[in-house]
Amino acid sequence: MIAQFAPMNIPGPLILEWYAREGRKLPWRDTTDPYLIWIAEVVLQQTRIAQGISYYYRFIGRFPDVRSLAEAEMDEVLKYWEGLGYYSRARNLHAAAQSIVNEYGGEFPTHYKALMKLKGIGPYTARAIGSFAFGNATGVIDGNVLRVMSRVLGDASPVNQQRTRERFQEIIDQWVQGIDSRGFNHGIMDLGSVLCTPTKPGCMICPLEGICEARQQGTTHLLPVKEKKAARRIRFFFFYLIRNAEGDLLIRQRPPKGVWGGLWEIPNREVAPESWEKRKQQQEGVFLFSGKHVFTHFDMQYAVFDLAEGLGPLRGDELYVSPEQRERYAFPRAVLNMLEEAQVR
DNA sequence: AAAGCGGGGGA
DNA sequence: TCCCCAGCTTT
Repeated sequence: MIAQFAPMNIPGPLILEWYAREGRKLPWRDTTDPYLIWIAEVVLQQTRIAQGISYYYRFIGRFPDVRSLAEAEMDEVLKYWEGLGYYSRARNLHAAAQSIVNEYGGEFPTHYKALMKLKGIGPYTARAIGSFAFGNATGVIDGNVLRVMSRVLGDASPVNQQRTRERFQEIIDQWVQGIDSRGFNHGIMDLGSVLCTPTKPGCMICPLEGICEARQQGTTHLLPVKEKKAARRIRFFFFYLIRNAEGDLLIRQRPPKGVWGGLWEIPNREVAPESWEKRKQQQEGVFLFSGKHVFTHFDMQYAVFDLAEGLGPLRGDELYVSPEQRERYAFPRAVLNMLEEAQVR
């Protein structure tokens, strides 16, 4: 009862007004085609716009609609994802496209609860498609929105906890009631990306300054609160350049799950940290160079050796490829870097 | 709830 | 170095 009389800090109109004036123009905002919006949202999962935008254009150029994607070969889809990371996104896109064609007759479901049943579409992406393509009255929560909401609400709950996200979802769903959900959701994400940044936020020109709890309490720089994550460890690998008499390169495909799932690589093996230095001396072949590749959850220290001639029969997942044939296969960034540094043509 | 899953840019 | 990015899936 009392709550009805309490002053309500409603950000919706403030964000809509700011977005109309300052919002970014992005290619996937000019359409309500759920396919194009879906591709953009998946490309941008854990990926900055500047990094993903060229991939988006290339991808929809080759796969302009859900049927062309559903009918494509998995290897070609992965090739268009090469270098972008989190390769399960490409595999899930392919599987979901086939579900949409085969189970939904090529038409996207329109509600976020149905969208979330598709592979690779979680709480954020389902609501993003629901809002941007179909106008669902639901708020979307990504990393930007978590930061904005933590600060506007002055809420120090750890944002990596599920309870916090569920509570924020209820609140943002209230904020979006009765207004343009597309503009609101685009706007609050832009606000987080452009103004309400992790460091040095632009509070002086923020449309929410007047209703922001953190601004009022001087706690902006302390929010959002995140629980610490486990420390990364270092893992050690030997990689081998193996070429046959024709100079073709031996490559092999990785299993569909796990790191670099479904991508191609050159033969390699992990070695125990204790024996790294000693065995590097004792390796067969010619030592070429060493390097480091950084993952989210571990650092990979590697050494590359040249084994001029192959070592016996090929395994089932191995083959020799010429430079021209190699164009067809998708390789992880670390392997591309190794091939470049070794000047493999 | 926690861990696995890429790659790049900025402070 | 460390943190973060239009997160999702598996265990």
